[in-house]
Order: sequence, then structure tokens, then C-alpha cells
Amino acid sequence: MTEPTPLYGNTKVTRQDWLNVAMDLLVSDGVGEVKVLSISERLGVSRSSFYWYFKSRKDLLAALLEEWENTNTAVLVRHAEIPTQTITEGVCNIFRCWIDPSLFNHRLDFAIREWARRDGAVRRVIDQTDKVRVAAFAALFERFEYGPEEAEVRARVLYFMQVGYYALELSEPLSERMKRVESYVLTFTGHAPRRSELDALLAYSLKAQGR
Amino acid sequence: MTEPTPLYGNTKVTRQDWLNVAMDLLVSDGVGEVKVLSISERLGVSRSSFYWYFKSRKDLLAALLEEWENTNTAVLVRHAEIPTQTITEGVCNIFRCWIDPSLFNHRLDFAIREWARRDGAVRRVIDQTDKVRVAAFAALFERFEYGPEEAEVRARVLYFMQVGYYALELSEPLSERMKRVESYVLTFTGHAPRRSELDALLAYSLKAQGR
DNA sequence: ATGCAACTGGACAGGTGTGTCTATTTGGGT
DNA sequence: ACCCAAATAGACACACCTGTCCAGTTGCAT
Repeated sequence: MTEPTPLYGNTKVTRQDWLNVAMDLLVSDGVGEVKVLSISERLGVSRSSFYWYFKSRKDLLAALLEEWENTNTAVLVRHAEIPTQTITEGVCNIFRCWIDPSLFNHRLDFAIREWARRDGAVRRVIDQTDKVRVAAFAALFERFEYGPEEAEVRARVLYFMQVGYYALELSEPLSERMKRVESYVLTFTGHAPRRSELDALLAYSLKAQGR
Repeated sequence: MTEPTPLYGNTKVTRQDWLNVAMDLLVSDGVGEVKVLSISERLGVSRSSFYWYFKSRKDLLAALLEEWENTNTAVLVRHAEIPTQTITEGVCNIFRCWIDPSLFNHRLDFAIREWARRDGAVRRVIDQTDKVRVAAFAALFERFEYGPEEAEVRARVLYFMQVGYYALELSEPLSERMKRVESYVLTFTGHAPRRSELDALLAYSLKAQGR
């Protein structure tokens, strides 16, 4: 985001500008709409100057994939690993990622997933990523009274369910979603959450929404 | 599928042939790959003769959407409505749809979902469809000891989780998936299924796989 | 046998996208 | 004041996809 060098010569935009707009398009319209032409128009710059910054469109896409790799997954793993008194508190911590868009960018995640459908290399990257995420969730359940098999299934239900929710793109207001949190925790863990855990999550959601 | 008329004049392919290949492409490669050119090549026929059967590419896509509307959802609702002794048996019935590709074509479902991202009309159709499906599942839970709120959440978890599973495209063997069924039923309902219910589902899965 | 409607193929026009080549502009260093 | 490297714009070549037009081919009906 910072611009240390004050731009030499006949410069109008930076490589980062191209990347930012490309990421925008990837997230909102999918990889198919990440076009050199569209980006150049949005930047108000000639299409051909793109090739000064990137070898090709493929080169640009590779940079986008790399950016994704360095974000979403780490956040999920970190939240699963936070030490907690109860399993319900641990699940509430993971819920923070689903609730706060600044933690987990689900639109980006989904755009990558769609991209993987048509690109074997991306497919392999995302398969690995999914395994890491589910394993982190399973480890959380295993920290409590769940056997390895049940922990694995509960981790999958927790993760797949959220991926499914995003896949449906329901666009419900946050308040609507929060109403169901208690039942979700019950379903995912088999235990009702403490009042204090729910209150902490609700407080967090309000704070995150404000941003 | 039947061909009642024996084809007049200089006919090489039928309208249905165009539709079949189009559906194939939609399911395997997404709506973006449903191209008049690609279909004509696969049919071994000139591209321009497409326009004798269809007004335009849009016209073709509308026909595909209609075909989808008349299939997947009805199967799910019907399986949710089958009378059962227990909730676990009811959930096992729904599992049949996930297990048997001839009941529920998840690849088609997902292709439509992806299409909806870029087309408001399709978006509205699929939103309605999702509501119908979740409502059918919720009604199943309400037939047993669950209150309306918990029934709604459990229906959503059951449905979203499966959509998520398909979104990940894990391609696990059926035997792998069946191993987890017992834990899944426990998680979704809060109750362990009867041995007889699991056996019936397992028997069904083997029969379905044979086909 | 011939007319006619169903169906097909090839040429054409138009739109949109990528990538290359080259001349030009710009601002900093000397 | 001048040079140079960074950055840009425009022209060109090429590929691919849609849709239109029209001349052809085929087989059934009479």
C-alpha cells in the first residue's frame, strides 16, 4: 500500500495498481473476467503498457493465486489453535472468521475455487489448502472429548457447511445469522454454548461490523 | 430420448442432440464453455445450422435452465417427505440422494450455481429453489422432537454441508464416504442411527454404485 | 418427376480478447 | 541543456466467438 519511490519518468500507474484492480475483478466477477483490457480501462491507461509490468495474463493470474495463498488459510488455522476452556468456545472463535470479512475473504476463496475447476495446477493448490484447514479444525475437536473419527467428521461438517453457505450466496444480514449461532454451536459440538461465550461472539460481531 | 419422427429431408442431427451436448458441456465445463462452435464440432455439423433450431445462444441456455428446474429439486423434496419411524431414518433417506448420482446430479446443480453468479435471472431462480429444499428438510426435522428454530438450523446444516462438500470436489471413493455416515447422522440429528438404518443405506449405496 | 419444406454449409460482417513492435513522452541524474 | 531509462500509446497481427445471408441438398408427398 505504501509508495516509497516517487515514481520515475512517464509513470501513471504501478504494478500494484494492476494487481489491485485484477484482484477486485477476480473477487467480484471470477477469473474469466480478469482481462487485461478491462483492467486497463478501469485504470485509464493503455492496454499495451500492461506488458511492461507482466510477461502475460498468465503471469498476472499466478501473482493473484500467490496472494491468496498467503492470506485466508493462515487466519483459520490461527483461530482454531487459540487455547480455550471448552469446545464451544473454540467453535465460537472459528465463527469469528466467518463473521468478520477482514479476517476471511470468502468471495476470494470462492473465486479461487471456481478457477480451480478449469485449471489443474490451481486444483492441486486448493486441495492441499482444504486438507490443512480441516486438519486444524479436527485438532480443535480432539483437544476435547472427541475421538479421532468423530473429530474428523465434526471438523468436516463445520468446514463444509460454511463453504456451502458461501456457495449459496444467501446475503442475509448479520443479525439474522447471529440469531442462529446458539443452534449452530449445539449442532456442531453436541453441547450448548455458555451464555458468556455467545455474548463475547456477539460483541465481536458488532465491533467487526462497525469497521 | 425417443425419436418418433424418422427425420425429414437433409437432417443429420436433432434439436435434442444440440441440447444433449450442451448439457454435457454445461455440467463438465460450466456455462462459459457452452458455445455454439464447440457443440457443432462435437456433433460434426456446421455451426450455422444451429440457428435453425434455436433463435440464439441465449435461447439454448434458457432451455438448459428449464431442464434443470424440472429435475434435481423434486427428488430432494420427495425423499424428505418419505414417512419414517425415526429422524435418523429420514436423514438416511436424504443421504440416498447424495450417494446416488442418478437421483441428484450435483455437477449440474453446481454449474447452475456458478452461472447464477453472472446472471441475475438465474440467481433469482436458484434462490427460490434453495428455499424450497431447506424448507423440505426443516419439515422433516419438525416431524420429530425438534422445535421450529432448531429444525431450521439442522436443515440448513444438512443442506449447506452437502453443497459445501460438492463445492470442494473432493472425489473420494464411495466406500470412504460411507465409513463416515454414522458420525454424520449423529452430528446432524444428535442421535445415533439404528444398525438396521445404516445397513439399509449401505445396501442401497452398493446397488446404486452397480448401476 | 417434381415441388416443397426441412435442414445444412460456407462466406461474410462484427465484436472482443491477447500479445508484439515501435515511436513517443516524461522526469531524474549529470 | 542534455541524456537515459522508465513508462506509455497506438498500430498491427492473430485467434475465437456470435449471428446473418443465401445457395445448396435431401427425402417425403402428390
